[in-house]
Amino acid sequence: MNVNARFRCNNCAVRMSGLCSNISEGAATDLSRSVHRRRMPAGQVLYGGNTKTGTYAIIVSGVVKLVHARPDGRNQIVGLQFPADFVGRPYSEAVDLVAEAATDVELCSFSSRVYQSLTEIHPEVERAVLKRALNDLDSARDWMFMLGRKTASERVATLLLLFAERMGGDVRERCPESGEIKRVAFDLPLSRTDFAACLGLRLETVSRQISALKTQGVVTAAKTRYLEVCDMKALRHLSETAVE
Amino acid sequence: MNVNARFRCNNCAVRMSGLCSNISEGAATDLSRSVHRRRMPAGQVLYGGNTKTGTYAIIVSGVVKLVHARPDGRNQIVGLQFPADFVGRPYSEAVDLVAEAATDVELCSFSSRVYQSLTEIHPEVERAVLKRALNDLDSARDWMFMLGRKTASERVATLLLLFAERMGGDVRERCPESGEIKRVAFDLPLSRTDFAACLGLRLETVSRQISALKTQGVVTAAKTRYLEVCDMKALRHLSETAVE
DNA sequence: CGGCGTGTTGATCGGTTTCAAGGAAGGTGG
DNA sequence: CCACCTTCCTTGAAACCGATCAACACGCCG
Repeated sequence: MNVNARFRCNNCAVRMSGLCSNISEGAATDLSRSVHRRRMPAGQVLYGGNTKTGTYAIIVSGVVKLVHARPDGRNQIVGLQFPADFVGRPYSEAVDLVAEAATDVELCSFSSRVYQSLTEIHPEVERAVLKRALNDLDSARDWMFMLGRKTASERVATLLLLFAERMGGDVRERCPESGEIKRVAFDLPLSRTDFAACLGLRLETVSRQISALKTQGVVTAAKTRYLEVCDMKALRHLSETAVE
Repeated sequence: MNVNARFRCNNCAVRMSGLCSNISEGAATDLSRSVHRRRMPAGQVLYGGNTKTGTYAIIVSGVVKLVHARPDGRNQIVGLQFPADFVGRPYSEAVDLVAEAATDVELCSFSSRVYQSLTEIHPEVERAVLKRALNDLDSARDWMFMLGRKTASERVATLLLLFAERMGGDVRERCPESGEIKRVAFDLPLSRTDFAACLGLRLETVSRQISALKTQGVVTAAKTRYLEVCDMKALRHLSETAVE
């Protein structure tokens, strides 16, 4: 389909970590021929609601949120997908989930027909998707613990930690001995409202907890959407310890 | 290994709904040869903690709970597996989950080596496992909504509804017109403590909510562990509507 | 400048937790 | 068979955390 396909893939930001990195050379080549890049602005729906889930994608950049919304206005973000993650729901038509771009995103997308024929020819693709699904399941279950058992301050710390770890912003400082990252700065991919929707809280509570982290000196924030974690170790501790 | 293997499978309670029903005849035959039945009393750990996850199983009867426990004493049930469900975690060694028999259970179990060779020969097995994993993921996400957004009374109603639907107890009455089940009676597979661990609540709260359902006439209970839902429709309504 | 969306902060309210006491069911040994 | 124990469950009263209501600050754009 496109003779430059492989070449483009070799330059791809997620070539070494995406689904395409866990399958055979042959499968990756076949996939690369049927794939196309798409950009979407923040807020656009990838699937769910009215949109059919007829295509799948690998996220190249940006963050996608999976939202479970109810007619009565309640809604909960039940998953966040980062670069190299797979987006889509094979083997199910009716999903009452909405996948929405949380930030501007860049996708490497392909149709379900491509997926289907690819898995016929290369069974290991199905295995790679299974491994990702099982990891997503583990993450979902960690998140369930958070929603069921953690306090507001632990929740906010947990989410900030997730972003600090997965979005790899500018590293500002490392521990002299261990080499662990001590300070990182990065853009938050979510609004306060989305924060709250992730954490099962109200946005006011999120705002208060972030303010508390600032006064504790664990984070500083030049702008509301750009934040620096000053002490990753402290943040990690706060993410699993209720204050007493 | 056992000439009676296929015969035993034909008599199996989950032969038509388990993993083995979604794979080819050949794969099912191969699997049946390496499988063995196990019984476990309530409370026994299938894997997690110290026990390695070296075996997988299909539940034949009973309920298994997946528990996420922390050293500080907090714990949350992050999944319930019913008959025909798959138990185990392929492709990961270190899982900080404990799978424990919630009731006495009967398992059809097989080693990870069997799983591995089976999937080499019959790729469709991997697909069947993937489909189950994706369904588990959907359930986990529904549960996340519950933990993040539902009130205590909705949560209790949601869990009772789940049991009423999945455990198919004695049907007592159907709607004359629609034929829908109106009254069901069944044994609760969980203690009040486990109820609370599922729902992100305290056991006292669970107890109060069940009492409230009794005074509303939605359920009656002869014994604490045996319960009759008198009005499934009302229960369904309560499971997604906060009282005002 | 004024208006709008987004985020912060304060005050009060309410649902769930926590603490505490007592009740029901089941098992054991006298 | 009954007293006693243990475990699980129920109920009550008070405390607390996060929700709710409300006002205001900030940045952005026309």
